[in-house]
Amino acid sequence: MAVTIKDVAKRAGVNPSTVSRAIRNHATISDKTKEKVKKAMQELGYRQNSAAQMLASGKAGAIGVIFPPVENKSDQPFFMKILTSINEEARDKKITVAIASAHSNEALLSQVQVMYQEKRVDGFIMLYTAQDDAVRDYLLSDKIPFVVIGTPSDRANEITSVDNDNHLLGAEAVQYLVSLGHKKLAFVTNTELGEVYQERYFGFYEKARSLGLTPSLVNSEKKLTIRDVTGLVIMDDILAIKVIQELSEQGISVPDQVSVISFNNSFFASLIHPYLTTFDINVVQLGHRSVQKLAHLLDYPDDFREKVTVPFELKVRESTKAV
Amino acid sequence: MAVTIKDVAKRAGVNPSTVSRAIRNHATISDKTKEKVKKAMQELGYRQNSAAQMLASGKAGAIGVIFPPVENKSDQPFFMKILTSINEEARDKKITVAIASAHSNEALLSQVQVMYQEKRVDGFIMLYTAQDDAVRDYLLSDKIPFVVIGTPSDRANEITSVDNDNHLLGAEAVQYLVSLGHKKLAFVTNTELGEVYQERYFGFYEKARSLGLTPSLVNSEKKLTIRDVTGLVIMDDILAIKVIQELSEQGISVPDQVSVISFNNSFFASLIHPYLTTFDINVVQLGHRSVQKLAHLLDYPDDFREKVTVPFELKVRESTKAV
DNA sequence: CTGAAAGCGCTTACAG
DNA sequence: CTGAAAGCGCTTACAG
Repeated sequence: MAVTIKDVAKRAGVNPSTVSRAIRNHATISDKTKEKVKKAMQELGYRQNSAAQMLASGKAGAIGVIFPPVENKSDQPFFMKILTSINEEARDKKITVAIASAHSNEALLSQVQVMYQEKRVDGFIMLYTAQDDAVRDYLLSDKIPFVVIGTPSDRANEITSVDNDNHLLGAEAVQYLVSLGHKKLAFVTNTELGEVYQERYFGFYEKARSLGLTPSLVNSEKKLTIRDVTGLVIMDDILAIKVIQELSEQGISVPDQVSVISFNNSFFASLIHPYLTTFDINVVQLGHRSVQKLAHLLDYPDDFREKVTVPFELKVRESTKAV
Repeated sequence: MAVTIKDVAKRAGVNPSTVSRAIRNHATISDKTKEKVKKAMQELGYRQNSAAQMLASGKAGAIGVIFPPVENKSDQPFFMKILTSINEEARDKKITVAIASAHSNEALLSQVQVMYQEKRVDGFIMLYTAQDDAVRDYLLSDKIPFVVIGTPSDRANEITSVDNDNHLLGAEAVQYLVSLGHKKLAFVTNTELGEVYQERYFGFYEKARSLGLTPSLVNSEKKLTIRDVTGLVIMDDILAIKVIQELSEQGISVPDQVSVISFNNSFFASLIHPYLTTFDINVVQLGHRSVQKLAHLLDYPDDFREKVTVPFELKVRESTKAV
């Protein structure tokens, strides 16, 4: 039999309720008693029974991390990285992390519902955003605490979110290329959907225009033609690698003829030469902050929703060069 | 207030204990009663309270997935993939998946201990193997049910494990290259540690010798010189990409002058040309089988430990060519 | 500042 | 085949 709060109480010569209060560091318990209890706990090797605690308190002490309902999560190092940093922060707060992940929207929704209704978790961190997402709508309509990592495409004022400033990211990319002397710039993307694209591209576009340039937009799904452009801002590292290879096949060398700057600073950035000049989006902070925000929401469910912005950092490597 | 087993009992006109038995599909409950209970449950939207169930039954209904105590988990698509497939199978079995992940051995061990001692999980799946690993030793000495994905380097007979046949994998790589007419083969690795390397290399070596060849071993940490070799077997996709790039810088073209075959069939295999000929190690099956094995162990803790082997499949792409 | 008691929502011998 | 009761190990008003 595991040692319970009763055993500790007996050993410390107090009532079980006092032990409970001492453990939770109640202000009303005297320091002397807390000491006695702590000592007894250590001597007996006491450990809370989470089930009992959950049942009595109505709190799970756990949060769920919701992955996007897509097949290829493993292609993006982002997900493992963010999961690791979420887990790190959660551990410090004595919160357990559980996983919700499925291939379809329906399966994902049902998993999230079950987790919550069975009281296995107190709230969620969503790792994706999507228009009219059923999971998000469920969380919202049932007033379940959650935070999203990323920028909600709608109902943003009802949602607490943690993200980089993607607009600024786009602008800073322009800034850096211009500082290297580049004047003909293009933004390369393989998708024109989503907040991330929107923000990064508009940041890029507006900054370039404000500097008197006439930037262009290239969709990499079509044949890649860059004419006299010398500075490329590319949606993410993976796409950057592919674009660099395609340019190389066209006899165009990066960075000698064209400079490339991308986003994420993932593992791909230092996989093959030229190593990428890319923005580190600070995934560790994204994870930590999201846990902090969720923990806060759990304690104060009626607080205002808010948007948290995490700083980024440019990593200069081999894919950019002054003209 | 959420609806409880009592509410269901009242509605169905039976005792709460009967509802409990009906839910768990006890053989002693009549079909008629089960029907009544099921109907009442649906009408009321009943959902089990996991905390109460855990407390009363002593079972957590959850398993922990233990990640290796390293920084760069996110570089390997394997981890996200295996986590997804574990979660998939667990969901089907109504098991929740929780995460244990840390940067140091000590932190990881303590997280695992807390999870188990607080009864948050019933057992674990370890995603790595290492000699004299403290986590594994703890699980073993406290007789905690667990399965490892991979091949234990020692105490293998005390551990249930799920893995590919790495020895066969090495041999099959030789087989395929030889079938294309290659006779001068080399095995390329960046580590000479670990079961995976050992098995794959010995499989490679023995097969090559048995075919009358004199294979060589190349450590990619040193300068890459392959002389007259035309067939390369490379430890994993990432290393293969790097080696191909290095060869290309030396003016050696893959697959025209040298064929390359690697392992894992990760995202990297189809990232840039030449796309890799590589073995798919069937991560989905690895995940599913490990959950099945663990679930079995949970029910029959005294069953023999065993090793489960999951089949693999060769994916032929662009990096290999007949001589 | 602390104790005694009720209760959280299940499961599971025990009885019949 | 089903019911009544005890108990799992905590938390938290309520009292003092």
